[in-house]
Amino acid sequence: MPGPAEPVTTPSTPSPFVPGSAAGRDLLRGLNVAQQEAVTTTEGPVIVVAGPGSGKTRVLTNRIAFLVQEGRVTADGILAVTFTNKAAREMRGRIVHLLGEDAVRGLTMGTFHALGVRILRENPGLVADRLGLLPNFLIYDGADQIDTVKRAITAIGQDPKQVVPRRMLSRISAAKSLLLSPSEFAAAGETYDDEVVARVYVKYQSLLQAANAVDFDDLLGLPIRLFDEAPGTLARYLQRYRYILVDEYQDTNRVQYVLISALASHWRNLFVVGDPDQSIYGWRQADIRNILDFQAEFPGAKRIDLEVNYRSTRRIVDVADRVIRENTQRLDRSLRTDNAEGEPVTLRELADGGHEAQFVVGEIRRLLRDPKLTGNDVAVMYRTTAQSRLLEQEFRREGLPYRVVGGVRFYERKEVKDILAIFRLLHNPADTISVERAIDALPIGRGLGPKALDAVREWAAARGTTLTAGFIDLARPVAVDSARPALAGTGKGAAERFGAVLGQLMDLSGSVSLPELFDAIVEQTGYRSSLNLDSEEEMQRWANLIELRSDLERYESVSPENALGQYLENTALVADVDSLPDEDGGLVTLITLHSAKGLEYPVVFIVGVEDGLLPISRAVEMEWDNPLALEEERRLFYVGITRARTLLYLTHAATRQVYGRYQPGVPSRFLAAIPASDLNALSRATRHGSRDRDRLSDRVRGTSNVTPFPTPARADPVAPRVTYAAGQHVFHAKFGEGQITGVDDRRDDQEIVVDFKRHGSKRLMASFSPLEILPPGT
DNA sequence: AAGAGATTTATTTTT
DNA sequence: TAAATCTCTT
Repeated sequence: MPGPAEPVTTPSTPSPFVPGSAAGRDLLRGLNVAQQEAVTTTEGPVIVVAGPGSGKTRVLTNRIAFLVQEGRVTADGILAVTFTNKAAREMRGRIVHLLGEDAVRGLTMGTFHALGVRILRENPGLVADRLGLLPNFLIYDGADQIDTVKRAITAIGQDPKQVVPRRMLSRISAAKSLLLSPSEFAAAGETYDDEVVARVYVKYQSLLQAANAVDFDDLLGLPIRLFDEAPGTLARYLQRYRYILVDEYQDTNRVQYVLISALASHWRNLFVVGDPDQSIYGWRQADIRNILDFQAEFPGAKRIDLEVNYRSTRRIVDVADRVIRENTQRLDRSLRTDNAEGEPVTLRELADGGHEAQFVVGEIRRLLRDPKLTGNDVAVMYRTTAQSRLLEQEFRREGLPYRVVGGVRFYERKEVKDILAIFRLLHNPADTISVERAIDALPIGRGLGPKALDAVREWAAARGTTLTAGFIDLARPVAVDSARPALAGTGKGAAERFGAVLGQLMDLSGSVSLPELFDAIVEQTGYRSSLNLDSEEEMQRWANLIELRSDLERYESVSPENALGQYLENTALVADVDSLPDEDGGLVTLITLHSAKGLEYPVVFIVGVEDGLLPISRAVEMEWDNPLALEEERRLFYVGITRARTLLYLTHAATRQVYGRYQPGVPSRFLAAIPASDLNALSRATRHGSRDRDRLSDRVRGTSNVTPFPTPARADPVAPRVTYAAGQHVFHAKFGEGQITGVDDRRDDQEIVVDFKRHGSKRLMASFSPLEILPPGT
């Protein structure tokens, strides 16, 4: 069994890009000609089209180091934009390693959104004055946005059940990505639907404004507005950032383009790296034209292609290339590698999702017997977050340690959001959403129903205070004025209790440390005592909150009045991948294909390679009017394939449960492009896929040349797990078609009885039999 | 206002 | 299937 791929050293060709300093020359060591050119072409716009595994991160880091080393600029004159915070952290680390801590000081490196907040935070006066945002503004995450949209829909007199909030939000987000204000959007609307969206958008924006909050899109759009309203601001940034670098440029959208080209407009030293074939965020308005039209937008721009893959085996590169070649929307470019051929890609069909999970876990078990390999080296990737459930179950059942990346972020877990709601309203009392959340979710809100809430809301509005302040004042022994809200009975007591707690916590915040504030919150809201510690689920919740608390301890060095704001900012902008440590106790990574972008693993499993899942059914349905949707799905598959260094497994299931119903699973159409010679297949896909001669001949050779695993099964007691079930139709290399009539589970294997059409009933050991599962009804 | 019980709805992907 | 939402009762 091959271990992780050996690091590949590039042949060092004499370079035409010889820098002045010896140190600068060091930064070019081990780079190929194209990479060197990318590092040393410091002036003017440059676009680097970088295939997967072509060393673009190295190019980016070495280029930044090179700029500083050659004395073109000090680090504070450089702006580098990455796709995730994790990527930013890692690149910074590598540059520190190259140049030392001092030389890197002042370097601006982070995501677009982090850059946006930074600009807004650096100009509190103008932001308040021109944009109407107070310095304690909050960043709303996805769930907050949905809540806000729902309220907006209700507010304009529509029913959130008919006007789907999700869809409204994505329309609004799309509008913002095109820099359309609510009024501009309204003016451009054509259909009745557009009109509804426009009205929701208007309301949504005013709710955000009232809550002194911004959403993710605003973080990009507002800096641009700030530049428009106060041109001096832009001038300061123009002066500061002489060199700008952008990673993952294929996934930028219109606003990001506008923002970055504004910032680059003076020096024009804009260096972007991307790969149109890895553009997978079209649904987030990423515009592939940004990369395709770069040279037209920035005349004189130089294009450099990185086409040599140093990451994967030749077979993996070949499979990836065959798959992506089916797309029409792409730059003409190839991907090649000098790496070893490697093992064939394993393609496996399993009976259903459960068996798929068993196969994956069993196979990982087997691979991990190689001491050179640890769980860290293995990733299981899937299209939808829901697919992780079955896998997790199986990992747990088998006691194999894992971690899940993508899907619900830590800070979006219910219990975390519930407690954070208090933190948030303490920091920004205008955040009505958080007040309501706290009332709904925490014990302190018991007895405080919609009626009482409305009464306090009206009272606060009449007095011109926030809802939060309303509650707090309500609980004060001496009424601020004689008019009291129309409260009675249960509601009255509950509202006063709630207000009293908020008041006490408000007094604490800003004077005590965050962990202390946390303790006070879980105590006084009654959350702590409401936990049933016998329930495993609630224990897990509490464990998450303890994690949150230890998070807070990191802010103890920050002054109490700033700590809360800083903390909340960090919770808003971290992605799940950001907290992914490189080495962590041998945990296998379960990750969505989207989150896997930019990562690499020696061993990769891609599960659910089925029509309806990959490509996702939505894209398949859209096919007739938007074939491009399918191309994005194919790119997603391509991204997954190219994450693998040494071993790649693709699996799909014959049947899969969707909404609790079994549905037949059809092998992904994308598989048809993969030549059989690169495959080690036990799957229908190779038969139905294509009429290609190569693949047909493979079919004629039958399944006898096919082994279920790269290593012999007989020496392996773990290999085949329960895979077959009575009633399934199977195909045997020697005996032909038949139906399973009986299954006996053995320790690590199955003994099955098959009634063959032509050879009658046979008793077989599953692991030794070249069997293929046929679709039901064959 | 809260909880039990019925029902209905949903799966892309994320900063 | 499981989570979210609705309805009805107390």
